[in-house]
Amino acid sequence: MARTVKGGSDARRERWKGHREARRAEFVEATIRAVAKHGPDVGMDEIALEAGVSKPVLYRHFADKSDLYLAVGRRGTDMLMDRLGPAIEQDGPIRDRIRGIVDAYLRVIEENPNLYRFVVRGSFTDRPVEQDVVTEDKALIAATLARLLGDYLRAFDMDSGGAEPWAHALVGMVQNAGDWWLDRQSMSRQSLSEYLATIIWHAIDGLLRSADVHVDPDQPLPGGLFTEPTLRLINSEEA
Amino acid sequence: MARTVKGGSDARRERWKGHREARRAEFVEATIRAVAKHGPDVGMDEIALEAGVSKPVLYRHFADKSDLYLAVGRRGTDMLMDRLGPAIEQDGPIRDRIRGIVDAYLRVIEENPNLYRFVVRGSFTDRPVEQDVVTEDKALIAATLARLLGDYLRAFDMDSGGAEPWAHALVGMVQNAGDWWLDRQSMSRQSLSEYLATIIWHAIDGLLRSADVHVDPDQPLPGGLFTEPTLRLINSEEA
DNA sequence: AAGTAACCGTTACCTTAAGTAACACTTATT
DNA sequence: AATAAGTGTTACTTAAGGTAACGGTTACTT
Repeated sequence: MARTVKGGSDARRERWKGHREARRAEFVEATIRAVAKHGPDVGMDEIALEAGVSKPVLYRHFADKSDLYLAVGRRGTDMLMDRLGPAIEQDGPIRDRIRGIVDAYLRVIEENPNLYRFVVRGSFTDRPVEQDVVTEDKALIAATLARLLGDYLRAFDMDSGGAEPWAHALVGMVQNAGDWWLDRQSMSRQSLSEYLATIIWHAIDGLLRSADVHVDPDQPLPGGLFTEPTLRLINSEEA
Repeated sequence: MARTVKGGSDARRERWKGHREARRAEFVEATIRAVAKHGPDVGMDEIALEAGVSKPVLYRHFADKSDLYLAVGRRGTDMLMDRLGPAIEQDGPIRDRIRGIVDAYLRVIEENPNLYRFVVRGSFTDRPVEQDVVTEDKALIAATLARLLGDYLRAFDMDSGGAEPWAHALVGMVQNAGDWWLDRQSMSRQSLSEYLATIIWHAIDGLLRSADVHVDPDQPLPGGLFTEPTLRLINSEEA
């Protein structure tokens, strides 16, 4: 009986699993190259050409344009998180760590300005909001920061209601300052990191002071705070 | 001689000046309605239909889609600046004024969420960056804040090099927190304003403290600072 | 060895939405 | 009366995303 089709684990079906992934990655790379060449408004034809295939091949691997762009975005996410993760987990004086995190972010966008602009500015009109990589990333980072801040505040018996808005505020702050800097690089990356770290530190310090907690910015934090597992990037469950 | 054509001030040419403006405004309104109805991906046909005309009429008043959207954006700019201007110029304790400015912004996006999302998210892929209303607005507000902050810092003989990045940081901060809040309104506008004002105040206060300047957040500023003409929104020269 | 499930790849087409051409009518100024 | 502005229409062109239909290759299954 030809019952092989239904449900059976035909090896022919599995055979390609890895390959498909590799191919997608290959097309994502091609897209990035195409964007570098033709600017952010590349067409699918040009991307296909750059990849050395014709359009339908592309469409076998990506449902549509946004799907491809989404993959490009995720690729950017990976690059970002690979840098941000370690920067967040690093120990040392709190002031330096803030600067380290900010600087890690700025380094990523400095090294990939085209990709960055493409992913951020190109954010797809047609996809539902939850499928927007930039929104996703910001939400992920903000959630991590919110948890961090919240724990921090609660450890000092302070109201932690502000943790979430503050986290989003911090994310927006760094992003927007980064955008501005990327467009007209009128100061060194180090200076900007320093300036941003300064203002962030003052904000945090101010919150603590208002509860009469005094922290030395140049000393590592006591009691394992800021180095707990919660500080790692919270895993978002994705399909 | 039929020399009336060239350069002469034929009244027939002037006759419509006002009318054209009115018509553009009318179409901008129609676009906003159409967006409310059909979501941010409206087509020109639908917009034309909503305006009660057919497409070519639209194209007599707007060079292309982005031109129309740009006009919609500027309309948003006006609404925003109308609120932000007075909020910035208001006097009173500095802490309250910060909250007032933030709250003015939040009120605008709260009252026009659809328009806001359309203008911000829809930001045109095809126009050059300088024609992006959102970027323009943010730059304008940031420039105003930068000048404000710079004057402030210089008045206390402090390094004012951070004024510009800080200004952009503040703008991004409020915008991003606002976006987050708009999507899931998990707290009252007042609470958010308060939280944001708190962190901003702490940031500023921290900067001043680091130069041994102590300011009472609940007292009006001395010496006319923060109420000078520079505080008004800087005029951007537009074509 | 034959069949087949997955892929590779192409050309030529469909569809949608932005934008335009060509045409006819209105109104107040010259 | 001529004309410069504007009003408006239908029917078209164009560009870009996306698809249909075709044929070939590889290696697992029977």
